[in-house]
Amino acid sequence: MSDHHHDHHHDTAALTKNQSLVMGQLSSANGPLSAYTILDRLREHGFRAPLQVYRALDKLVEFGMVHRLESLNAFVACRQPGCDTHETIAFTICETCGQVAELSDPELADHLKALAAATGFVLKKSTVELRGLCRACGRA
Amino acid sequence: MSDHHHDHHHDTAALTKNQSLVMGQLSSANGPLSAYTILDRLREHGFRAPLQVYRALDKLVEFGMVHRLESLNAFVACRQPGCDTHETIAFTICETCGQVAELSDPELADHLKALAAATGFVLKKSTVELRGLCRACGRA
DNA sequence: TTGGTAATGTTATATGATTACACAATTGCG
DNA sequence: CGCAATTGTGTAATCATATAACATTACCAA
Ligand SMILES: [Zn+2]
Ligand SMILES: [Zn+2]
Ligand SMILES: [Zn+2]
Ligand SMILES: [Zn+2]
Repeated sequence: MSDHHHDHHHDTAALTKNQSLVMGQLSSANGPLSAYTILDRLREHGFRAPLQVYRALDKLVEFGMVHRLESLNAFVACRQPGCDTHETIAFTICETCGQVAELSDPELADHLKALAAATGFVLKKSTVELRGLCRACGRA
Repeated sequence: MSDHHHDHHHDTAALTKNQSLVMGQLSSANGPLSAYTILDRLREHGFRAPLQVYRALDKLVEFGMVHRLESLNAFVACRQPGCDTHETIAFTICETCGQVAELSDPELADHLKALAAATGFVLKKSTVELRGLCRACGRA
């Protein structure tokens, strides 16, 4: 490997056209988007088929620029600087306004790992999605 | 039948025909099943449409007898006695054999609640799904 | 009996994701 | 450069998951 930074730090310039378009939609959205919503919004840019979106999403997730929310079947742009340095991320998802926030907590990672290890389970990837009310909606 | 007790403790006798059939499939399976897999297995018992499965599943989840695994879009019978007394449950899902185990840990519940509360988030429901290798598969 | 509630049956449709195949662009190397 | 390997793209078809809409039936209680 040469010394240019292709390892796990991807800036937008390195993205392909389709990846940039999908990333643009997610970045400018103020919440998670489904793959088909992204598709609809990119039809005017020439997108015609789901696969164009899913292929871009696969890469963006691989690059750590986008997260998939399992409980919503949707995708959200990463907004946590240095997100890729933390193994475990938790998401809060507001059931009223749809806002998603990322939480990172090394102790949580350790806790989950220990909890799993107690049963002999080797932890590879954690999905932690917390549903409830965000600060703004909770005050109502 | 004169003695009906529909509190929040549901035994199989209280289930309707369709609910019993769906519960039977999940109980006898050794892992999670998708709604459509359940449908296929119940066609010989007269099931014809997805809704028959989904409606039963909704109730069984409501009763706490079945859990939905968000990251698999599948359902699994609860095997943890007294599961309903614990607010937060984590699942381990083996990526090799598909086996699912339930973990309950009051500390984890507290930890998540505190983590969320630190950002003003009111936690209603937690989804914690841990992917990796179970003890048996990890030894390989 | 009569009316309300819960459960069921059926069809169609909405939503989410992948398979299969053809082709173009890019990269890496002799 | 010439060529092959890899990666990205386009398109159609299909599979998989979930719900909407509406009619009917079973059950329980006033
Ligand atoms: Zn992130
Ligand atoms: Zn909110
Ligand atoms: Zn349980
Ligand atoms: Zn296993």
